[in-house]
Amino acid sequence: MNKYYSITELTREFGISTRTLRFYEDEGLIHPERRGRTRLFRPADRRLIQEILRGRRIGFTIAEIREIIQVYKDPPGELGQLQLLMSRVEEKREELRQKRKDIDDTLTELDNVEEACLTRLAEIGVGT
Amino acid sequence: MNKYYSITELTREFGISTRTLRFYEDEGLIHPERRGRTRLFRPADRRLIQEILRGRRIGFTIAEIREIIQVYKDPPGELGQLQLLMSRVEEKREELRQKRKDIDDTLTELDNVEEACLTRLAEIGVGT
DNA sequence: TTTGACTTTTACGTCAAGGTCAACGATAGT
DNA sequence: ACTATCGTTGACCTTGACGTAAAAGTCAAA
Repeated sequence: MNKYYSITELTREFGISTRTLRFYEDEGLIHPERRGRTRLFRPADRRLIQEILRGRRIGFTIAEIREIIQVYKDPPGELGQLQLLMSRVEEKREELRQKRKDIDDTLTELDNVEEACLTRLAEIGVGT
Repeated sequence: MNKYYSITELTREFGISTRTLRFYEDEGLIHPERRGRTRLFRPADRRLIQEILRGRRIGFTIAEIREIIQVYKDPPGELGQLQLLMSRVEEKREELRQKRKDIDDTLTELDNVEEACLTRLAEIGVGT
C-alpha cells in the first residue's frame, strides 16, 4: 500500500514529458521522494501535479502556481500578510471571472461558426 | 463621421503597447489604413482588436487567433475543408469547456482560501 | 523655432516554459 | 554478454509574444 508512481507512469497519465516534471521539481512545485537518485511519486504528489496542470490550463504562470501552493502549505499568520493575500485573491477572482466570460462568449461564437458550417454543408449537399 | 483612432488612443484604451499592435499587424491579424506611414484605425479595427485580446486572455496563440479571423472573413467553400473546420471547432469547444470547469473549480478553491483567511483574521482580532 | 507629443522602421534583447541532446547508471529479459 | 527500458544530471536550444533602444519623420502649441 501507499503506492509509488514512477515518473513515466505520470507522464503517460497526464500527457506531459519527464522534462516537465523535473522542471516543476526544479521550480519547487513538487518534492517527490527519492530512492537513490530515482524519483518516487506518491499519491499526494500526483494530486498536486493535477492541480498544477489545472493551473497551467487556465493560464497561471509557474510563479503564480508556486505562490498558491505556498499559501496552502503555509498560510500566513501575520495580519498584514493576510490582508495582502486576501486582496490578491480578490484580484485573481476578478481575473478568472473575466476569463470565464470570455470563454462563454467564445463558446457561443463557436456555436455560430458551427451553424454557419451546417448551413453551408446543406447548401452543398442540396447542390449535389 | 467614420472616426479614426490613433495607435496610442487604442493602446490607452486597451492597456497594451504600440509594439503589440504593430506586432499584430506584422502577424497579419489587423490591417489598419495608412495616411502616409501613419496607421489609422477604424471602428472595425478596434472591434477586431477587442476580439484578439479576448482570444489572448483565454490563452489562444497568435496562430489560433489568425486562423479564427481567417474563417470569419473567408469561410471555406469546399466540403473537406468544412468538415475539417467543424471537427477543429468541436475540439476547441471541448478545450474551452474544460477550461471553464478548471476556472470554476479554482474559483471555489479561492472561496475556501478567503474563508480561511477570514477565520484567521477573526482569531487574530479576538486575541488583540 | 524649439519643444513636446506622437509617429515610423529596424533590429537586437528578454522571459517563460519547456525541448533536445549527451553521457551515464540500474535493472530485467534473452 | 548483449540489448532494451527506464532512470539520472547538465547544458544548451527553441518558440512565442512581445520589450526596448536607436534613429528619424510629422505636426501643433508656445
